[in-house]
Amino acid sequence: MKKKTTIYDIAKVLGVNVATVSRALNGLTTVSEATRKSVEETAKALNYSPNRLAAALKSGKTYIIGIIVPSVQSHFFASIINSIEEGLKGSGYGVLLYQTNESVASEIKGVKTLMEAQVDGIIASLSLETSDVSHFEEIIAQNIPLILFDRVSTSLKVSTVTMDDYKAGYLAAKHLIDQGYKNIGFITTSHQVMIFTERLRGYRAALQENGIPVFEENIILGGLSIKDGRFGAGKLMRGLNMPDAIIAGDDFTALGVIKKLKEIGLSPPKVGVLGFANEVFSAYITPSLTSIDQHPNEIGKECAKLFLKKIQETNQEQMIYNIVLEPTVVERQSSAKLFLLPLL
Amino acid sequence: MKKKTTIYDIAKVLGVNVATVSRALNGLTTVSEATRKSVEETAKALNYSPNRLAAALKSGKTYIIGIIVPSVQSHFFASIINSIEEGLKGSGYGVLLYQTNESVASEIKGVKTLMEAQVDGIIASLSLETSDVSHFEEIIAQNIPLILFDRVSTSLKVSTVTMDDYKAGYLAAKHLIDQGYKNIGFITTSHQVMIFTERLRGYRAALQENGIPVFEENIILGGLSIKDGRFGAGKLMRGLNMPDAIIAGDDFTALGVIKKLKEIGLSPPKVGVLGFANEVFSAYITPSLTSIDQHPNEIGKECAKLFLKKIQETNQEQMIYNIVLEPTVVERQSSAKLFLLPLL
DNA sequence: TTGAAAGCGCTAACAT
DNA sequence: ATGTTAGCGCTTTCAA
Repeated sequence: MKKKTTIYDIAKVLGVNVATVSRALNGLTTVSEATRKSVEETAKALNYSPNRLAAALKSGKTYIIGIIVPSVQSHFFASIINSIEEGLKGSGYGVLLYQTNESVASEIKGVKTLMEAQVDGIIASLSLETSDVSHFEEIIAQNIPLILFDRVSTSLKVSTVTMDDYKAGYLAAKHLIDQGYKNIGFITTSHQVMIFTERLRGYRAALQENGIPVFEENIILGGLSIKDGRFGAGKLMRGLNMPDAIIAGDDFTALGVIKKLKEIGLSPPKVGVLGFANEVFSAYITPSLTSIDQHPNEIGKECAKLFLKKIQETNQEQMIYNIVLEPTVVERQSSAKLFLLPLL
Repeated sequence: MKKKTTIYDIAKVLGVNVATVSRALNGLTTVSEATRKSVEETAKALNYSPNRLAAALKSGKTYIIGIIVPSVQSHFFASIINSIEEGLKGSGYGVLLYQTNESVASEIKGVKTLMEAQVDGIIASLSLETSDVSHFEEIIAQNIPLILFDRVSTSLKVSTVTMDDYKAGYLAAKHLIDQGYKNIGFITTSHQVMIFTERLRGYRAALQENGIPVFEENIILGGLSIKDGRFGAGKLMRGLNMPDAIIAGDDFTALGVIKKLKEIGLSPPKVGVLGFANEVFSAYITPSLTSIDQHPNEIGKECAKLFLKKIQETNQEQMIYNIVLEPTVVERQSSAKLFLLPLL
């Protein structure tokens, strides 16, 4: 293995000082054009590659930003990561990724790891398990830009990028009501995560506003998965106040709901079904699934923009921004009750 | 912002030398139990967090491994990233992610970025555009462990983790033949990437072996997407030797194929359809899609294992490993011609 | 415009 | 078992 070229090698070849080489390489204006040229040529000739580590150690800036997400396997988070990277392109920032797999322990470890890696900022979305958020306090204390998105916490005074989840829940219920459904069940998670409680609040509001009773037994608090969807739907359809439409916490859960409904001969839109996240498959299953689009690409883009804005700030006036994006309903067959009317 | 605690602070408090603190913190055996205890306590008391950068600069090991993938938005790559991280858990290694979005330029940039970040190793899968792989030579020259997976290159002497793509193509065609299909079209990419050419080779072999003619006009070389699938299927079904089954380069393309076939009243399995990658949605569309499972989790796990093995090696005897995994057919409705027989 | 030199926080000889 | 010290490769004052 050949020894790596450093700025000392370049300096030696040219008979100049390392400082000059450093300045030339970093495009500082205090270097003569001739010097810069020769430095650049020599650098190329010697196959020089800068050691960012050394620069980071000295300057305190790593040009790496840490991202903490529950999982990259979800389309939602994958899209966000993608658009964060996209939004960072050209800024010189790279992305260090940490997955929590929905575990707080892992999340704490992630914060620690990223801090030790001296990242210049952290963009994170909380795990389902997370309620105590004190592990994020250290980031704030160190004055490192922290941006929370989607699953955020009110106990942290940080910048956030979120959906209007209240509105998402409201829109979901309102859409089903507008389609003519009269009794709407809700399958969501039992975890005390704000996005879910907010959706539920929006759902309740929409029902009340339209004079539709809220049956507490039709709100199923459990997990979110295909299996949970089947289970929840089964439970709802066996209940006393059998709903004629079901909102599921995510599209996978909705998939389970649809499976179950098909089995018992109530294939949507006979019983309406609506999910959250607008996964790729949702447009292609049968019946296609109506879903709330949470615009992950927008979220990612805003996170990147916000980060780039925050690192510009002087340490004194760390501003807190709370960006709220609007959800939209993507109407598909699973909630198209109106189409059924002529057949009744 | 309070100044960060360093080992000097700890040393000063305890009246010992920084080296001792360093040793204690790193669990070296040459420290007395008492010293270690007091160091650990003081570290905690001072809220000490190590600066990995400094350690890395000195030791030459960053404990960060770079991953280069076309996109995290594909379930296949997301699963691999997930299982690489999983496999690295407990080893102390973190993951620095770089997405190429299928562009060589981006890939070259990625290699450069990761090298400058002084990663301890790189795990990569080539972009579709990549044919010249010289940008990877530098990694090898620097003696940094490089592992290529799935989309690899024969011109690089590196360790690889791949599917047996020849077999994948073979199995795909064989499965359809076994189901009773007699004329099998193939929609794949025009890019000269080995996994695709190998699959095609396997496909040809299976056809020949079973005395089925290969119609060159039924092999469509274009892109891979839902749109390309629709387009390809349309073209195939308008051809002179209209196929009774279609293999699509991935599940998204297969989705497009199915859409098209439904439109013209030849919903699978009337015309058989088979995809690659076994995406999440494939089990849930109607008809459900038969697909070749490429076991991304296995691939990721093997990559992680291989990396951990390679960093153990002395620099002299850098071994090259080529791990080949076996694809499997996941049979679903889209290729279930046998079920149709009683109806004919 | 360039040079000299200190030092970022840590590790690893070497010395004791 | 612990201390001393020289860097790792770069940036950044300060001086010239």
